[in-house]
Amino acid sequence: MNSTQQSDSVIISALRRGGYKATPQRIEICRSVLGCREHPSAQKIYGKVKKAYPTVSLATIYKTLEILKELGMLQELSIPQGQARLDPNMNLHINMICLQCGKIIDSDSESLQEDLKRVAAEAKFSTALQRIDIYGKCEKCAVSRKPS
Amino acid sequence: MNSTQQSDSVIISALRRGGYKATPQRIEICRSVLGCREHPSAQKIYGKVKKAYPTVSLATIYKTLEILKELGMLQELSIPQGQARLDPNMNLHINMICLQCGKIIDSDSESLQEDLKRVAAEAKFSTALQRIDIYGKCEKCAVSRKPS
DNA sequence: CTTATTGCAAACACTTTGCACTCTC
DNA sequence: GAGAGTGCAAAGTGTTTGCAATAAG
Repeated sequence: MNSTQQSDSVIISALRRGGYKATPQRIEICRSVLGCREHPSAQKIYGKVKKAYPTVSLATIYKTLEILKELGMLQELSIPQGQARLDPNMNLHINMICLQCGKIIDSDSESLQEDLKRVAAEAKFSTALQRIDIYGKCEKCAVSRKPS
Repeated sequence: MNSTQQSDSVIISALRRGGYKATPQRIEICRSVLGCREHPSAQKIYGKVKKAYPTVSLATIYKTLEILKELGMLQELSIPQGQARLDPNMNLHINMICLQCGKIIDSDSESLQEDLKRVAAEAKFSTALQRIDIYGKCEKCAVSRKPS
């Protein structure tokens, strides 16, 4: 059993557990987005899935992503004037989002998370606390002048 | 001189310094959004400004908000499946965004900010670092069940 | 008086929905 | 075979743009 087969069976049982049918398109969409560290957009996933299923539609992508969000396997990051980006990391973590090029870097700093939880608790804010987004510029964009 | 007149003159000179004309609509838009702690949407501002200028258009609102962003007087928060929200607080601070009702709470925790800067620096991420968004649920929404 | 700005309407980009055909279970 | 899922196209949002009439400096 290789790792692809293993994750496929995980995907299939997760879908069925949620009462959804495990169609080939859905499995391929899950493969493309779960375990993907690049925070892809729906369009990006569409492009990837089309290689295996050339007739797949964007509507199917969006519907499947909705299911994955409902199943708690995915969250959605929103970026000013851009397309939503998808993040399969459901543990509390930090996304550093470059406002210039859209690159997203993950971090898992323990002390930062403790501190955040404390601040959130002070504001009686929390419960489903899962994500922190920091906006700024990545290394490359900080060096370069405004985009030409 | 009352505080409204004072802030009006600040607005007018800021616009002119940027090379923009200080039209009544723009001044009213600035009044509505600068110094507003509620993180309003463009639509909300439109509603407020229409009381004073009933013929104002949403296009004028968006164009003016664009100018204010360019002048560094405003930043834009983006929320999953919602309208962008505007934040006149340009100091590094933390926005706690409720994913259920859209409420946004500000925080200025010093230690958290220090910690965040350190983590960002480790990832060579920073420069224009101005904002941190934390997603979760506010006090009210954490108590209530899913929206009916 | 010159030039930027307004406000209308049309265009846009991304996402969601309706529906007949198809496929999973 | 029953019912959910697909993919098409059309509808929805929120935001942006083009342009003639208007107003600021």
